[in-house]
Amino acid sequence: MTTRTPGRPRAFDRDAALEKALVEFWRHGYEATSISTLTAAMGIRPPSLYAAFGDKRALFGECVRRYQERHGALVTRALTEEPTAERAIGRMLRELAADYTDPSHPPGCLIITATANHGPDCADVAEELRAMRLATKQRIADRIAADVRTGLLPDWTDVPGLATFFAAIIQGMSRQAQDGATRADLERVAAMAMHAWPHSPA
Amino acid sequence: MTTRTPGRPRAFDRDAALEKALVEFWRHGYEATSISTLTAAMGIRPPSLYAAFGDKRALFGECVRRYQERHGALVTRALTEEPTAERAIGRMLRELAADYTDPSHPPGCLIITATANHGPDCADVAEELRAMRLATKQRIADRIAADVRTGLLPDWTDVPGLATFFAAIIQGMSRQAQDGATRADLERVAAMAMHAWPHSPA
DNA sequence: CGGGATTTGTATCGAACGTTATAGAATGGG
DNA sequence: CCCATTCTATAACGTTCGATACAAATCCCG
Repeated sequence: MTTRTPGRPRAFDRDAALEKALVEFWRHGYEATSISTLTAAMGIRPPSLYAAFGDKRALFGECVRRYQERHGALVTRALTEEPTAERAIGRMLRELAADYTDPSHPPGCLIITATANHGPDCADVAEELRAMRLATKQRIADRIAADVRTGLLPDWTDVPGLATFFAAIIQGMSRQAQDGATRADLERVAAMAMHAWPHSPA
Repeated sequence: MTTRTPGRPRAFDRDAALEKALVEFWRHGYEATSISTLTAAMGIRPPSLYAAFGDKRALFGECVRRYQERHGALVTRALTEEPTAERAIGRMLRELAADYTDPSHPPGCLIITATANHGPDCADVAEELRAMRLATKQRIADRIAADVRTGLLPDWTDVPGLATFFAAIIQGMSRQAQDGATRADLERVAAMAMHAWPHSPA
C-alpha cells in the first residue's frame, strides 16, 4: 500500500497542505475560498492541487471529513460516554465552547458556516452540510429518547423540541464565536441553555 | 422634491425592484448574489441598476436599511413596548419565530446570514453587519440592565451573559429556520430559552 | 417640434473564477 | 544510463464576475 511507485515524488506534504486548505475553508467558507487562495495557503500551484485532490469540491470533501474526525468527534464522544442525556449534552456544550474559541484554529463550526451563503452552483455542497447538521440534531434526539425509554426522563418529554433547542444553541454559539465571543462567554451560554432541561435539579 | 426632472422617465418601479433585490440577497447572501442574478430578478438591465442604485454595495446597503425597517423594527418594538425585560424578550423571540418562518419571504435573518461567508474584498460589508448584530445584543443587554436598575431583577443578574445567551438563541433560530424548522419548532425553542430566565415563574 | 437631459438595451470592458494543456524536472526500474 | 512515469511550473483555456461606453429612445421645456 505504501510502496513507492515510479515517477517524481511529491514535493509537498499532502496532509499538511490539506490542513491548510481546511483552515481556509473554515475561515472563509466554501464558495468564498478561491483556488488561488488555497494554493497560496497550501504553498503549491494549481496543477499540484488538482493532481493530489481532484478538484475544489473533492478537496472540500476531504476537509470536511478531516474536520469531522478532528472536531466533530467530540460530539460523538459526549453523547456516547456520559451516563445521562443531560450530562452528555452539558459536556458537549462545554467542549464546543472551548473548541469554537480555540485560538489555534478559526472560530465556530465549519459544518454550520461553510455554505451559509452559496450560489446556485453549490447547492449540492450546501445540501451535504445541511444533511450533516440534521444528522447531528437527530443524534441529540436519539440520546434524549434513550433516557425517556429508560425512565430517566418523563415520557411527556418533548424530544424533538429539545433536540431543536440544543441544535439552535450550538449554531448560535458558533455564530457568537465568529462575532468575537470568548470561551467564557460561550460557557455561560451553555450553562444557561441547560436551565431549559426538564426537571433540572434546582 | 418630487418635481419631475426632464429626461426619459424610469420604466420600472424602483421600490418593487429594490424588494426583489432584497429577496435575492436574503436568500443567497451578499457575495453569492451576482449582478446578473439581481438584474434577472429585478427585471432590468445592468445600466438601469447602476443608474438607480449606484453599485452592488450601495444596493445592498439600501436592502439592509429596508430590511431593518420592515423586519428589524419588531425587535425595537418588543424591547420598548413591554413592561418587563422578560416579557419583552419573550415577545421578541415569539415574533422572530413567526418572521423567520414566514413563507412570504426567505427564511431566517438577513443581518445574521448575508455575510456569513465572504472573501477578503467584502470585509467591510461583513463588518457592517457584524456591528449591527453587536448593537442588537447591546440593546438586549440595555433592556435587561434597566430592569436590574429598577429592582425588577436581582443586582447579581449576569446582564452581558443573558444578552449573549439570547443573541445566540436568535442566531440559532435563524439557522434552524434556514435548515427547515417550522414556526412551531422555533416557538418551542423560544419557550425553552425563556426557562433560562433568572427566577423564572415555575 | 426642436434641444437638453435622462433612461434604455446591446455589447463589451478588464479582472478573477475553476480548470487544464504543455513542457521541463525528478524519480525508480531495466 | 536511458526510459517510462510522475510531479512541477508556466501559461493559458473558456466562463463569469462587477461595472460601463455607446447610441437609440423618451421625456420636459421652450
